[in-house]
This record gives sequence, structure tokens and C-alpha cells, in this order.
Amino acid sequence: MSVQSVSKQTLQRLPQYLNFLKSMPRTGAANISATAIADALGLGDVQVRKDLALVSSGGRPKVGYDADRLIADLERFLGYDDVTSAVIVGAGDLGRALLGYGGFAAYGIELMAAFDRDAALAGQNIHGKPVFPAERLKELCGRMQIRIGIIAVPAEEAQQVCDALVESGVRGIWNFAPVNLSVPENVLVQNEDIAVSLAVLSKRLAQKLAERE
Amino acid sequence: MSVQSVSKQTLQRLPQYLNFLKSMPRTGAANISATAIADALGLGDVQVRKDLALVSSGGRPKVGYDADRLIADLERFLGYDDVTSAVIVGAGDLGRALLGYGGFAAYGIELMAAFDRDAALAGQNIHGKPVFPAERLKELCGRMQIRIGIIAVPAEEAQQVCDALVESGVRGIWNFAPVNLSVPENVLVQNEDIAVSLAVLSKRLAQKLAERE
DNA sequence: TAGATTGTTAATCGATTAACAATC
DNA sequence: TAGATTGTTAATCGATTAACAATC
Repeated sequence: MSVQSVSKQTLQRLPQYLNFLKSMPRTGAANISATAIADALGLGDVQVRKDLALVSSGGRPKVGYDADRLIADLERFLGYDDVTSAVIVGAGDLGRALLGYGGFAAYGIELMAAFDRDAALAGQNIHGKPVFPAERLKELCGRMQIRIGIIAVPAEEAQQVCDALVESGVRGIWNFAPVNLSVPENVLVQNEDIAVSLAVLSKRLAQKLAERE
Repeated sequence: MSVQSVSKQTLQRLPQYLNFLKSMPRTGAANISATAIADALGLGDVQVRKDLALVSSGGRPKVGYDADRLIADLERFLGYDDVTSAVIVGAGDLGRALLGYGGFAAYGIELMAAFDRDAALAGQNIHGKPVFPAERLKELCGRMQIRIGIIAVPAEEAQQVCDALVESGVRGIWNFAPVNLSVPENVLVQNEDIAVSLAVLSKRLAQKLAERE
């Protein structure tokens, strides 16, 4: 299947549409217009229409889009169909929160297990997923053909965990530790930096408060 | 103090620079060039220089920037100087993880307390911050002059929590629940959508894996 | 038919990159 | 002086918006 290319901005809006559509009360005839989506999310209607055109061809003049079909089209586009196995390393607060997040499936990511250094956690189930001791990481990731590793350990351990994941065949790393990981060229790293949002929030608020003066 | 305007893209890169500079080993003469930063973060050197020019005027030809001064300039620009009080609502896994995140201060956000519906949590300290029962939210937020509320409760409760925060005078809301909150016009909402990153990761990986075929 | 809505083509806007002058 | 680096001005690139035709 060809992977269509899509701009980063558009790609960031698509999950919002999906999210919004899923949260809509499903009452009877479930059609929705691009304009309604745009209003709800504070975007331009033309922009929404253009984004959706990349994903679905189900829009009908005067009627809008069939919500269920649009959800299905968005999920297909975003990867629902070809499932990738993932593990989380680090079963602390953040790791647990991620284990409890139910939305992975919609993006084609299947969370198989967690790993933790703490032997007391190993053997437990968290949100229905098994926790294994860190020593078994390489062995099990190799065996389970894990493609994505999610790093939720303290900054000091992140590089080491990253190396172990790469050795066991992981191709993509979602890094929640505030560190710049070094990886071989064929491995993809995506940094999840809470500080980015924090800065944006802080700045927007400062601007807003300043306006009012 | 005037709040300079800065593009969204630039604003998203500034915390990365700050992060990187802070994680650098501080060995002797601590100068760093825009090119070095760019290489480390996978950006263009001209872009880094242009971003930094908005924040600092400490760059010297041939020498680069003084790392400590650049850190200070970034923090000042990002709001370190004018501190805003915040609370977290919801002391579940995610709330706890946020309470343990030490980086708020660098962006001028001071985390005062957490609230939770669960009476058993109230009275405890988590990562050194007090947890109060949800019933006291309005009273205490009003009294403490809280400006930012961080919502880390399940989706079903988010709107209700949001309303309570707004009533008690909160001006900015950082929402981790996958819901579109409705707020009065003078309140700022920033949605933290893990699904956005997830989608980006999933798509980038699919593209990467497809390339190799 | 008239009105609402989609989808496309052209114009505008903004961000990135390239080229270059300034400086230590 | 020569080379490395900053910072600025102009050119390019890409994304958003506006205008409009198509359609139910």
C-alpha cells in the first residue's frame, strides 16, 4: 500500500478531527459538515475540507460527510489497518498513565507489555498489560517482533534503554525523557517534549493577560 | 513588559534549545555555536540563529553564544520571570507524573497543589505538593489566586472540572482529557493531545518502513 | 429552483533557506 | 590576515485563504 505524503500541519489536525468525531453524540442521521467541524475546533472550513479530501472522498454537497465513514477513513489513513507492536519501558507514573491510555489502537499501535527495572513490579498486570523485568527486554522484544519502543524512564537511563531497544530490533522510539537520544540512522526517534506545550501555554497566556491591560 | 510576538514554529523550537543547552555537560569555557545546536537537533543553522536572535543578543562572531547567558535569555523570554500559579486537578497516574515533572519553573509556572475526588488522597503529599479534596477546589483556587488549571481527570469529568476552575478565576487551562472543552471567551484552553504525537509517530514510521522496501 | 455544501484553482501570506556583509 | 561565525536582506518554498464552479 502506498503511503501518501501529507504535510506535518495537516497530519497534526487529522487526529483532532478523529477525536472530535468520536466524541460526538451519535444521534440518528449522523452527517456532519466541514463547517461544523471547523467551528467546533476553531479552524477554517476550507482548511478542514482540504484536509479531509486527502483522507476521504465521502463528502456530499448539501449533506456533508457520513460521520462513521469519516471516522473509518481517518483511522485507515492514520494507520489503523497495519498494526505495529510496541512496548513501554518504565512503569512509573508516566508509564502507567500511558498503559491506561486506550487510544493506541486507533493509530495501529498495539501495546504488548511494559518493562521495569523494579523486580517488585515484574509479574504484575497494569491496565491489563503484563510487566516484565528489564533484564528480559532484549529477549522478549526480539521474540515478539516489537517495532516501537516507548521510553518512560528517567533521563539518566534513557540512552541505555534506547540502545537496548535498538539492539533488539526496534525501529521507532517514542521518547518521553528530556534527552537527545543518539540512534543509528535507520531508527526513528520522536521526542515527546512536555516543555514545548508548557512554553506555548505560558507564552499564550502572557500575551492574553497583557492584552487585557 | 511588552510581550514580543513570535511565530508558533519558533516558539516550539525555543524549549528544545533550552533543553539541549541545559543537558550539555558544562566543561570549562562554555561557548556554543548556532551550528552546533543545529547539528545536535537536526535543524538548519540559519534557522537556529534567527530564532536565537529573537531571544538574545549575546552571539559573537567566531565565538558563538555563552551557554549560561543563552539559557538565562531563553528562560526570561519564555516567562521564567513572571511567575504564574497553577494547580493540577486529578491525582491519578498522569497527575502524579506531572507533579513529578520538575521543569515547570523554567517556564514561569509554579505548581501549588493538586486536587482529587478521592478523599483518601487528600491530605497526602505527592512529590512534595499537597493534595486537597475536590470540594475545596473553588475556595482554595480563589484564595491562592490560581491562574492556570491543569486538567488530568477522565474525559467524563473534564467539562465539570473546567467549569469549576473557570468560576474560581482561572484564566488558562491545560487540558489532558480527550474532550473539546467549552469555556468563556476570556479563558485560554490548550489541549494536550497525546493522539497527535501518536499519529505523527505512526505515520512517520509507516513511511520509513515503506521506503526500505 | 434555491440554497447549502463540497472540492478545486488561483492568490496571498508566512516561514524557511540562500546569499552575503559585518565582525571578532 | 584569514577563517569562523553572527546577523541581515532577498529569494524560495509551502501552507493557508479566497474565489468560484460543481453538485445534491
